[in-house]
Amino acid sequence: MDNIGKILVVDDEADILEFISYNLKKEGYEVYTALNGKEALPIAKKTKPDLILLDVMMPVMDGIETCKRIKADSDFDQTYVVFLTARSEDYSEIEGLDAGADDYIAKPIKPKVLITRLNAILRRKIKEMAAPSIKVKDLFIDRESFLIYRGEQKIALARKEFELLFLLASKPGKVFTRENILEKVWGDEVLVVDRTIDVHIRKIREKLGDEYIGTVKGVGYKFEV
Amino acid sequence: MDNIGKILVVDDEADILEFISYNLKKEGYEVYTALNGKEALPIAKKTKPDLILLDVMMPVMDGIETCKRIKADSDFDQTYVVFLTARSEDYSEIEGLDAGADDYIAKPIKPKVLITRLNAILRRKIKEMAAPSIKVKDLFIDRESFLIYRGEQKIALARKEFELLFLLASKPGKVFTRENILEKVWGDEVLVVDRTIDVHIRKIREKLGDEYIGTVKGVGYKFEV
DNA sequence: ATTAATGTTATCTAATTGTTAAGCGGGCTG
DNA sequence: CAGCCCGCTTAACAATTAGATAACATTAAT
Repeated sequence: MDNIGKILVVDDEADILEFISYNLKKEGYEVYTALNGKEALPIAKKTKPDLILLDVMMPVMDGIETCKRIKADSDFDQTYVVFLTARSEDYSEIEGLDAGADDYIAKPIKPKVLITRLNAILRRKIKEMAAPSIKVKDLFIDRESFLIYRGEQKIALARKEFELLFLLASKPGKVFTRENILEKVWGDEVLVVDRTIDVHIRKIREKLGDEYIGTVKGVGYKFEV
Repeated sequence: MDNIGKILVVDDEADILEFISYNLKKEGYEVYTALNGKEALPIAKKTKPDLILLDVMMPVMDGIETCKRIKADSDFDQTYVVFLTARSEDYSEIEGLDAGADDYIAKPIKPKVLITRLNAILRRKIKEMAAPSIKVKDLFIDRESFLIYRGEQKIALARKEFELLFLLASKPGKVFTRENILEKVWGDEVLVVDRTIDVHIRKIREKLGDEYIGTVKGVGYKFEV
């Protein structure tokens, strides 16, 4: 299991803390914990987590206050904050998002849901931080503009087409299985038939030519080198 | 039949334990047993099994708790956990998978089903852990790209051909019987005549030359060293 | 020399992928 | 708000190719 990121979990109930911590570790995350906001800040400073999971209702320093302080600190520009809120207190949802939280998850927590959401959030983050452009063969694949440059020629791809090409081009020569592609381009909550990929491949080939994407029958697709 | 792996079986009913144990040993597995979770942990620590077969309902320490402890221990990152669950208690199926189990098998246990499932699981494991590429003689056999490199030359094999060559090359000099090959390349649900292998061998030789794969008449094939 | 095992070729089928077209829904513009 | 455009998905059909088998040829062992 690959190490995808660091997460700081903050909750005043020790058993919930352990429960979440256990599930995240299982998933391959590096997990830190704190029992309240006051405790959390210095830990966050030191460990620079990718994401902070923050209970709203806490003694000493509640989640909203903590979130505001975190968001005010430029050290944490790259840090996502996700609130844990009891289902009833939906008001805090709004207030929380006002405080700068990037998302929220309702208690009671189901491991599958938790993992799925966090994976999605962090995948988004990783994507944002990923190299903004790739140069392969005669192509310049540019995230900034979502355009493919071939010499002077500019070629526009639709978002999914772009993401798919970007993925393949990120490791030229490597074969990506359909499973692989669905997971990385579509995400966990995949609700598409894998044949959809074929159609996107077709459109990319139509726009760029057949020489870039190769088929490995029974396995998947790859960027030809 | 070659020794494919170590399995720890945990169940509180001695006769079930013996029944499973007997069937697994017959299949060539190295089998350890324990009567409950508490007993199982130290044994697991010592023997480092490839797979743990865990009854859910047990006194002293039940399967779910045991599973959680196992999964929390980084010593067992490479260990699969499979639950044994009574058919009625399907709820535990979900809970069990939440606890980190990799699969589950419903009681009552049929030996054939058990063996088939475990073989499948362990084969998957072995494949995942397998080196992604092999260098032998003047060949570089690369799973990433599904290509064979000979110097600058790239040679493409069909999937089955590739898998077959990969298998032989994974242990140069070792003779693989047809049985062996069918099991590893085709899987358990083999519904092919073993002469099919000959044809694939032929195609590989055609593409790479005759010097790589040797025939041991009456036994099988091997990668020549 | 006889026989069993393997090599080789050709053919068929089933699985996989390519391709086209149609439907749906969101967002934008007038 | 209506109407249109566009991106995404799926379904349906076509094309392709990997894979399986049978049939016949050849080889090696006793």
